[in-house]
Amino acid sequence: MTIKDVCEKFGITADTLRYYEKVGAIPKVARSSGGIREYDDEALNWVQNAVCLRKAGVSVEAIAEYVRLFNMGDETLKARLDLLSNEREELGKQLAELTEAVELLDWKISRYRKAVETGVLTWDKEEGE
Amino acid sequence: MTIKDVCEKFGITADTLRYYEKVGAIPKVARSSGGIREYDDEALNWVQNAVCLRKAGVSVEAIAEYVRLFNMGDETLKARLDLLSNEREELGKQLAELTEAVELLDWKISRYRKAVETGVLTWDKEEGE
DNA sequence: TATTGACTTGGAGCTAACTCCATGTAGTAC
DNA sequence: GTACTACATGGAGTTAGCTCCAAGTCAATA
Repeated sequence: MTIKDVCEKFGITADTLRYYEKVGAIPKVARSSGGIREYDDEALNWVQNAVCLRKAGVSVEAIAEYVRLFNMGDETLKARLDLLSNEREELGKQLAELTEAVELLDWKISRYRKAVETGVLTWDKEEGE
Repeated sequence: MTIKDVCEKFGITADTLRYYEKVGAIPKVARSSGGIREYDDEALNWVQNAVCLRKAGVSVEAIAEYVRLFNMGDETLKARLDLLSNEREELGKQLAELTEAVELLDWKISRYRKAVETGVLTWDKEEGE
């Protein structure tokens, strides 16, 4: 697979993909004789991993650290587990904050829907709701 | 309430709070005769709003736009509803991506726990799991 | 063989959201 | 009155994560 295919598959730019490789968020990608990147299934998995974690807000640095440990072999199993556990914990917090914001917005939106109907915006809880 | 109190209450810095005010993510805060910020309950609500939304990843610009519309009065009810609905939709997407990443991490973590026990890291689904 | 287009590289540039700093002032403690 | 502290301001600096650019290479096509 070429870099263009991978970009389309994951909805990111070629620059981003090269950037991830440069900073180690994905391992070095194999090149053709002409120096062109060739992504195989394993490479795609690494891209998938990076993209998924980035979308959730995990830092490029943390992802790169995981890749680095991975490349060091079995001695780093425990270190990788710790890293993943820490990131998981962060995502748990993030999930809670996101949920809180969603609740805030949903409540405001319900008020605004009523306000657009009635012309009056009120923040008081009403009877029967 | 002084700026310091508000910082402690919400776990942010005074610089951040002044920054939010400067860019309009919260309305102008009243000052004492000496020019010191005095946060009343309404001001606190605005801070709460900004902090909550920021933690969920809503941009300072979007928050400021909401404040701007709010200050323009009832003509902007519909515009505010639209803005909030858009942000709500974004948060919904973010929630889905976050959930996906959490699932990825949880699965990896389960593999790594096993690997740390057995010394062997495997990505295959096992029988009876 | 000349042109075209997709790729390569290193490095500069950009944006959002803070974060820090220099300088100044109001209010209190001695 | 002087020192100290907590605040004020405008503006510069920082960081993460891209994003863009110039210059060059390679393969395929006219």
